[in-house]
This record gives sequence, C-alpha cells and structure tokens, in this order.
Amino acid sequence: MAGGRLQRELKKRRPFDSLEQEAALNITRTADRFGICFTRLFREHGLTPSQYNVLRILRGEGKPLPILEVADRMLTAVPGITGLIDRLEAMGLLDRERSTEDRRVVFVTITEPGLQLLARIDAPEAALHRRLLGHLTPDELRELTRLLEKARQSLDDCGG
Amino acid sequence: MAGGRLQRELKKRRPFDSLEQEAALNITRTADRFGICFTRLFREHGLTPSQYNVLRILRGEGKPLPILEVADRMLTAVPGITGLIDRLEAMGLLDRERSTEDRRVVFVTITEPGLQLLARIDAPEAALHRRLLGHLTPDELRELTRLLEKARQSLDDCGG
DNA sequence: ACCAATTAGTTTACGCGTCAATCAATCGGG
DNA sequence: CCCGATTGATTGACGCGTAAACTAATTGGT
Repeated sequence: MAGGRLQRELKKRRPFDSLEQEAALNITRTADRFGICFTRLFREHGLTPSQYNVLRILRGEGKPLPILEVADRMLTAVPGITGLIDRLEAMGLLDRERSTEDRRVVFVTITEPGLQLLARIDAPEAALHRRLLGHLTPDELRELTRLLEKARQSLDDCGG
Repeated sequence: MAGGRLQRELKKRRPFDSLEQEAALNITRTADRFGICFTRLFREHGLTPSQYNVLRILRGEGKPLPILEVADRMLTAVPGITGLIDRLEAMGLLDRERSTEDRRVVFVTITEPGLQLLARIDAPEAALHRRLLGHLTPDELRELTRLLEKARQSLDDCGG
C-alpha cells in the first residue's frame, strides 16, 4: 500500500483502500497530466487534441473514411463527431463528401493543408514523448505497455 | 515494437514510431476506457466524475476547504471550479460559505446528504476497481503503480 | 410493393475544461 | 494613508463528451 507519491500529490490523509484503486487512480492521474502537455502542444498549432486525433487517423488511413468509422477509432460518442468534423472542414483541413452508393454515408478525407499541418507537428510531438517518458528504460516502457494492455483485457467482454 | 494490442484496437497500419509513443498512447487509451466505466457508475447516482471528485476531496478533508484548494487537488483549471461548486450547492451536497477573516476566500463543506450519497457509491466503486484491475496480480499492480509514478517524475520540473 | 426495423448522421441540451478578462479584497511600499 | 500589485473568485466565450430525440436512406420480411 505504501504512502506513495500519488497520496502526497493528492494530499490524501489515508492510504488507498486497495492496490487496484491506487493503480486506477495513477492511470487517471498520469493521463490527465500528460494530456495537459499534449493539449498545449496542439494548441500552439491551432488544434485541440480531438482535432489532431481525427487528422492523424485520416492520414494513417490515406483514403476517405466514413464519419462513424472515425468516431469509432476515437472512442468519441457518435453525436460529438459532427461538430468536430464541421470545424475541421471550416479550417480547410479535411473534405466532406457524401457517398453516391449509400447516400446516408459521409466520407471525409484529409486535405493537403491538413497533411502539412500534421507534418509540422510530428517532430515536436515525438520530442514531447521523449521528454515525458524518455527517462524510463526500454524494458520499463515495454513492461508498462504490457501491463496497460493487460489491464484493458477486462473491458473486452463488457462494453466495447 | 511488436504489433501489439493497441495497434489492432486503433486499426493502425504501421507500428509505433517509438516505445515512448506506444506507452503514452496506451496510458491515454486505458484512462479513456476506464473513465467511461466510472462515468457510467457515477451517472447512475446523478453525479459526473468531476462532481464525485469534489465530494470525495471534501469527505477526505473532513473540514471546510477553500475553493481554490479543491481545484488544486483536481487538476481543474481555476475558472471551471465555480460552476462545478454551483451545481453541487444547488443539489444540496455541499455548503458554500465566505470566510470572515479574508473575505475573498470561499470555503466549501460537504453536507450530510453529500456524505450519504458518497456512502452509497463506495461499494460499487470498489467493485468496479476490482472488475477492471482485479485480474492483475498484486505484484503487477505494484509495478504498474511504480512505473506510472516514475513516468510522472518528468513533470516535476516543468509545470506541475 | 409495402411497412417495420435498422443504420448513418445530425440537432439539441447540459456539464466540463481552458483561456482571457474582470472584480473585489488584501498586501506592500512610499 | 494611499496607490499599485497580488490573490481569490467569478464571468463569458468556445470546444468537447454524453445522452436523447430526430431525419433520411437503406434493408428485410411478408
């Protein structure tokens, strides 16, 4: 249980109820803290983290993708994706196009300006990854990844 | 590098650029997924995760706390805390009271209904922690916590 | 062919996170 | 004592996440 670092950060009086609780709170806390850093980086380039994520998915795919497919890969609940795509389209970073085969479907594609913007972010983002986690050894990084992937196995049965 | 689980989850074509990137994305992904579960649990009791957090901090403290002290322990940017406290006060779960010594300061205290609500959430929350992370061994949980705490050390110098 | 169910996507409403600007109370230097 | 700087807190604007309700196109059973 141990009066760990998180307990101090939170100015908690009591130790944690369980190892599971301590680990879960550490996951949340770390993601929140790191998220702040990435949010600031993206903001310098005029993007929010969600917007960056959409563009990155589209670049990785390399071809038009249905809107809901994008939402799916982001964990974004369906309704939220619409405004997100709206703003990116208004910025000229992606194109929206209704499918001719199934007119319910809307495809989105990253534009050339979108690709150029991502290209400008690549290097500083890699540098940030290194600044945040470069002090862990390769073995530690692999073990951290392994443990987090194992942690997520508990989600498989119950809800996506 | 390894075609890991996350790569499949994201339907990524290429492996990750670095171990740091893979670990960072795994932290984010796991926190997001787990967060969805906790959000649902709290919602069943009429609370958002942030609202629950405020109440939990106040219960842990056991005495009135200045508003900004609450915001500080939550990573919440200062302006956001006001509306959060507003809604909890409207629900009768906490009391707001301006300090007499320094009239700029506003103290908040959890009310009896607030304590009762938290008490109803305690057991299901502990159960959720166990469902999400109970399949890791105690050694794995300790190692996961250690690695995440080490990860956050990189934030100490630069803004945290 | 027709009507019900499903699917893709949007709209609306509400709460939260972040930023910039503001206001009131307090503190400090002259 | 007074003026400027600081501190605690709030407000307003904007974007995102989530849920509920809705529209439009497609599918499937009969």
